[in-house]
Amino acid sequence: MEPFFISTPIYYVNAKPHLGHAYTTIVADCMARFARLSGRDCYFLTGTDEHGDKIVQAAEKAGRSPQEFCDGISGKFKALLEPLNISNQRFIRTTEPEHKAVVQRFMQRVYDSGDIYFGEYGGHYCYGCERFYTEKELENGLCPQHLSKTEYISEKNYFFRMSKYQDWLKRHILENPDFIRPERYRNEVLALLESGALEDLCISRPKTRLTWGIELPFDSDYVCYVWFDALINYISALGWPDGAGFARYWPGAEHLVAKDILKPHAIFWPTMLKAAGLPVYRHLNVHGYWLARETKMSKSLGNVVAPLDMVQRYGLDPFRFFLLREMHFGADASFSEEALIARFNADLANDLGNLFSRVLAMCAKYFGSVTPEPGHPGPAEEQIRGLALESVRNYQTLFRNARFSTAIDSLWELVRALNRYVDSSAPWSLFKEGKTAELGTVMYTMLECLRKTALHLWPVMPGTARNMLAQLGAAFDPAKTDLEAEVETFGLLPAGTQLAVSSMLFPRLEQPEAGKAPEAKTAKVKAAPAAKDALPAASLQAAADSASPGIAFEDFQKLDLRVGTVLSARQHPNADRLLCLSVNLGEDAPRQIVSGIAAFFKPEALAGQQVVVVANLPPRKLRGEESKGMILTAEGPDGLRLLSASGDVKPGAKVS
RNA sequence: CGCGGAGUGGAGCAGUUUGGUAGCUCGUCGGGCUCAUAACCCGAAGGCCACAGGUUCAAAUCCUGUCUCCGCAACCA
Repeated sequence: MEPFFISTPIYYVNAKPHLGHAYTTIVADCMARFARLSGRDCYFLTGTDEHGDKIVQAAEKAGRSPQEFCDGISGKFKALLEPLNISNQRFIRTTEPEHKAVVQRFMQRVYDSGDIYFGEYGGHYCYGCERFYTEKELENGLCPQHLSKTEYISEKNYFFRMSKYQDWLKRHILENPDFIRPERYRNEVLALLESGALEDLCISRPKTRLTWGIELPFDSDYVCYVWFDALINYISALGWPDGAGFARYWPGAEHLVAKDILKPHAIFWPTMLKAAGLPVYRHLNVHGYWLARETKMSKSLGNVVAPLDMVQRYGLDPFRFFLLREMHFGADASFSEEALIARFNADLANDLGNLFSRVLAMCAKYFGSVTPEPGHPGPAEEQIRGLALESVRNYQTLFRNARFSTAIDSLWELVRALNRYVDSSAPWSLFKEGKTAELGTVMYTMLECLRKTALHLWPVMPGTARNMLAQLGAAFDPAKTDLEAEVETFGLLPAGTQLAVSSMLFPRLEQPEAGKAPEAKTAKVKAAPAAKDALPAASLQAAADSASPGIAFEDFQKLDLRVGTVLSARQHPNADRLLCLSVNLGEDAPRQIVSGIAAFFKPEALAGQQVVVVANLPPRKLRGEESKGMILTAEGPDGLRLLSASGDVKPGAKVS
C-alpha cells in the first residue's frame, strides 16, 4: 500500500481558531485515520503560518515581539488538537529554522533554473490604500477607491515565472480529472486558466518595507513574500530534499483546503513544484464554508462558533460526526445547534445508539452476553449480509473520494436495515418459541454487522468506535485492520466473545424550547451591515475574543451613541452595497454617513427614519465618500432593522 | 456583458458524467411491536424535477434561451 500524506493549510496566526479551522483539521484527521485503517502508512501534517506584515502589526498592537506573538497564537492552534482528538504526526511552524532553510533551498533552485527574475513591480501607488494598482484597475487614472491621484512608484521585486507553466497545468488538470475535487472547483480553476492569462507571481518584499520573513538566498535585501514561504511547508515538513520522509510520503500527497485558498493551492503550488522539478501532489480536496444561521450562537461577539464549546456541550465524537455528515463536502453548509441536536437524535441516538442498546440487551437476556454461534443463514440473513458488504464497500469508495456525507449515509443504510431486521426477525418470538439456533444466527448477524459499522466509524468517531468494539468484545488495532477483507467477508467476529451487558452510547438530547419558537430567537445588535456569516477556514477575521466575558464599563462609556434623523439617502455612486445617508444629529450641519445596508433598504424609504449612530468614530472615506459615524441595526428574521427610540426624542439625544 | 455555483414534495439533499418506472433523511398524519434511549417497524399524504423551446420512441438527465437565488472579486466605521 502506498504511503499517504495529508495536510491542512497552515493557519495564519493573526486570529484565534474557529469552527472553520476545526472543521478542516477534523476532516484531515478523518482522512488520515481512514488511510491508516486501510493499512497505509500515513503522515498527517498541520501547523501555523507566521510571517508577513499583518503579524508584525498584530504583534505591535499586542505589545509583543513578532516571535512572542506567534508563539502565543500558534500555541492556541496547537492546543486545539488534543481536545479534538487530532492524530497529526507533525505541527510545523514557518518560523522554524529547518523550514526557512528549505524555503531558501527551494527558491535557490528555481532561481538557478531561471524561473525567478528581478523586475519592476508596476506601480500606481495609492497612499490611502497602501497598495499598488495596475493600469487597468485605475478609473480615469485615479484610485478606484479614493478617486484620488495615485503616484507612480516602481519597486523592484522578484517574480516567479508562473505564466510559463499555464499550459502545462491546464493539461495536467485535464488529464487528471480528480486532481482538484469536487468537480466544481476543478471547473473554477480551469475557467481561471482559460480566461485571464496567468501572470507572473511577485514573491518578494524589500526589507525596507518588511523584515518579518525569510531572506532570499540570492538577495539579502529582500524577504520572501507569502506563497513561497507558506506553501513550501508541505515539503519542508517532510524533510525535502534529502529526508526519507519526502521520498516516502510525497508520492501519495493530498492537500485539504477551504475554498478561499483554492487559487494558491490549485495554481501557484503545482507550478512552483513543476518549476523546481518536483512531482505535484495527488489530490487537492476543497471544502466550502460553514454558515452560521441565526441560532442563538454563543455569548461571544458576532456569530463565531467556538468549537470547544460545542465539544463540551455535545461531546467530541457527535460534533465530529455532525461536521462530516451535515456538510456535503465542497458545498457550503449551515451550522446550528438545532441541526446538531436533530442530527444527534436521529442518527446517533435513535438509529445507531438505540440499535446497539437493544441488540446488547437481547444478547444479555438470551445468551448471557456471550456472542452466539452463527449457525446457518436463512434468506433474511443472506440479504443482510449482502447489504452489509455492499454498504461497507460504498462507504469505503465514497470516503476515498472525499464524499464523507454520502459515505456515512451509505453506512446508515445498513444501520437502518438492521433496525428493520430486528423487527422482522423478532428475536423475542424466537426466544419464546425456544428456537435457540435460529435466535443465535439472528443475534450473531446483528453483532457482526454492528462490528463492521463500528470499525468503519472509527475515522470519524474514534472514541465511540473503540468503545463499541470493546463492548462487542472485538479485538481492535487500526494497524492490523484489513478493510479489503471487510468488503469480502462476513463473519469476522468470533463467537464466544464477551459482550457488554447494556450500552447507552448517545443519550437523547432535548431540543431547547427557544429553538422551537422562531420569535424567541435572540436578535443580535451589531454594526450594519451584518458581518459576513461565513467562517472561512483561513479567514483573517479579527479575533473577537470569545473567551472574554465582557468589557469594562469604562470601555462602554467611550462610545458616543446618538439618536439621529435621516434627512436623505442615496446610493453610493461607486459601490453596490453602500448607501450614503445625510443624518441630522442636532449639530450645525447634517453628517454624511456611509452604511453597508444597500441590500436591505431603499434610499427613498430611509428619509425621515430615526436611527442610532455611533458618533465618535474617526471619519473615513469609503469608496471615495466620507463617512462620519456608523448606523446601528439589528438582525430581523429576513434582513436588518434600524434601531430607533420608541418615543419622542430629539436629534442628537445621547444613548446610554 | 467581471468569475463561479445552485434551482428536485414543508425543510435539507441524492440522482444529471453513461437519457428509460422520481429517491433518501427530517417533518406531518394513521397503524403496529415490545428487545430498546417516549425508541424501533409498517402504511399514507405531499413533487407540472425554476420557466420556455428543441433533440429523441423516451428528458430531472442532452442542446438553446429566459428568470430567480447564492458565493467570489471591489465596497461593509
